[in-house]
Amino acid sequence: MTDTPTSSAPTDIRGPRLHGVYDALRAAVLSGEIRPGEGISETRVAARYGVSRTPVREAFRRLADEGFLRIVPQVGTFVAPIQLAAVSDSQFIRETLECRTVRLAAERAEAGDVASLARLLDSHRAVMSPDRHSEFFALDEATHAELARIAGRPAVWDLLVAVKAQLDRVRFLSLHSEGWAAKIVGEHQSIVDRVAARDPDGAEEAMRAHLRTVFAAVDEIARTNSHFFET
Amino acid sequence: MTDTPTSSAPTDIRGPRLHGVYDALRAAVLSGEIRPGEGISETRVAARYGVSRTPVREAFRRLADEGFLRIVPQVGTFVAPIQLAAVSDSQFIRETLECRTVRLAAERAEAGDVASLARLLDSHRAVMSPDRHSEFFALDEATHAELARIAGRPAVWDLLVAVKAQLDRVRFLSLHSEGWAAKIVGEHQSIVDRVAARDPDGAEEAMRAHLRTVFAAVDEIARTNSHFFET
DNA sequence: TCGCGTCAACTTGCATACTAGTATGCCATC
DNA sequence: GATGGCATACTAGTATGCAAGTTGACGCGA
Repeated sequence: MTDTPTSSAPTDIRGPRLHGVYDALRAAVLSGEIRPGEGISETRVAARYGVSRTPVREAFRRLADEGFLRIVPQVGTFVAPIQLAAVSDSQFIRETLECRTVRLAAERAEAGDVASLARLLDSHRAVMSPDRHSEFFALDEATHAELARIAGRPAVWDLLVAVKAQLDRVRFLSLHSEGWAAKIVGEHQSIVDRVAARDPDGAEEAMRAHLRTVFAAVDEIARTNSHFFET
Repeated sequence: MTDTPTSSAPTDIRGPRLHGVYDALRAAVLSGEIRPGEGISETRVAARYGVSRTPVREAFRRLADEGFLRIVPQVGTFVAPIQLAAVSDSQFIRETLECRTVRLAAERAEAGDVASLARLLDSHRAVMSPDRHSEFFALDEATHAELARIAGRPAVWDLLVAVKAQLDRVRFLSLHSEGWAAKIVGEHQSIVDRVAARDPDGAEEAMRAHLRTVFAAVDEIARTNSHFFET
């Protein structure tokens, strides 16, 4: 995967056709609109989006690098099954890195940083209704990104975004239960509290508890959707 | 041409033309044969390797994703300067993940694992002479990979291989001093000893000390070759 | 009915032609 | 001599045609 911590996407401003196809396909795979195992072809996708095969090809290659597609030469390109091993590895890497960064955040946080986190929490609480799921998701990510920034390691979150990809595919398989949003925001609150209190140990423990919640949900979803997975 | 420290693409079995160009360019950038800031063009590279622009283009895109090239649309493609921030982030990520995996390795190691590590150390000692630098480098990597495997997280090393890329560029800038090889092997020995003793704390500490040695060398090289870098 | 060989219809990999945007250097003009 | 405008020679982005390979269906024969 193929992503270096810093110089990845931000400085990349390549063709608009490529980005259109790439974004559309990525969303389609992530949301489950195209299901694991399903075959797609450069020609068909090109025709559908009204572009030639070349930008489609590049989009395919990038998505294959991210683990979303599997390109078999002379045969076809298929949506990759979600690999349980990859999900487990993502969890391990995420927990390891985020527990360390949140410690640093707790050690380094200044007043402005705490205020910024508080603002994010307020915004998060405002979009807890089920019909604003995508906004909720975006603010979830933003909170974790902000913690990495405060820790002085924004690139770590950039890396995690790539690493998390397989994990996010699982998350999209199922809408969450009733109290889910409240639980997430509450756990974020605990983390922010510990960061504001400059308590690295507490912050790490709160982050670990939070991630365990997320991972447990992922495992549950994986069990009930085993046909999408590959051992 | 020197060795590429990392075997590149994990699960990719695409055309031989693409791989030839990709491997050659990667090695050329890593070894400093093509220097940061230097411009290369799809057309010229295609002509030089006797292929068309298409496989060159894919190789460029992949190398750009890895942080080796910078593609500026309608202008040109250039060897990316080594970004000090990226090097620092690589170090942080590597230390965080490897200290955790070596703990796990120490907890999980079985007799066969320890024997395997011992074999690697013996091989390593056998190639300490300066003229076998590339073999030494390869065994260094193999030892770290083996520790990740013993920890039950081989994928973590796969990730680190990608993350380390910018760090390896720095390493290639300079041959190491006289006692370097002995020092590295000695530190590896300490790590393996602690793993063999099922001492997670000691193993983590030994790994941390080892990485600090490596990072110090990187910093030293970075200081004395600042013209290759970008702040 | 089963097995095997043939072939047609796909697929992606590669080569090449064309488009459009950018940097540069020359030349006319002031 | 300095400067503005333009021609030109690059660049990467895109489109498309061809080649090589695989798959699977179809039909023939046992």
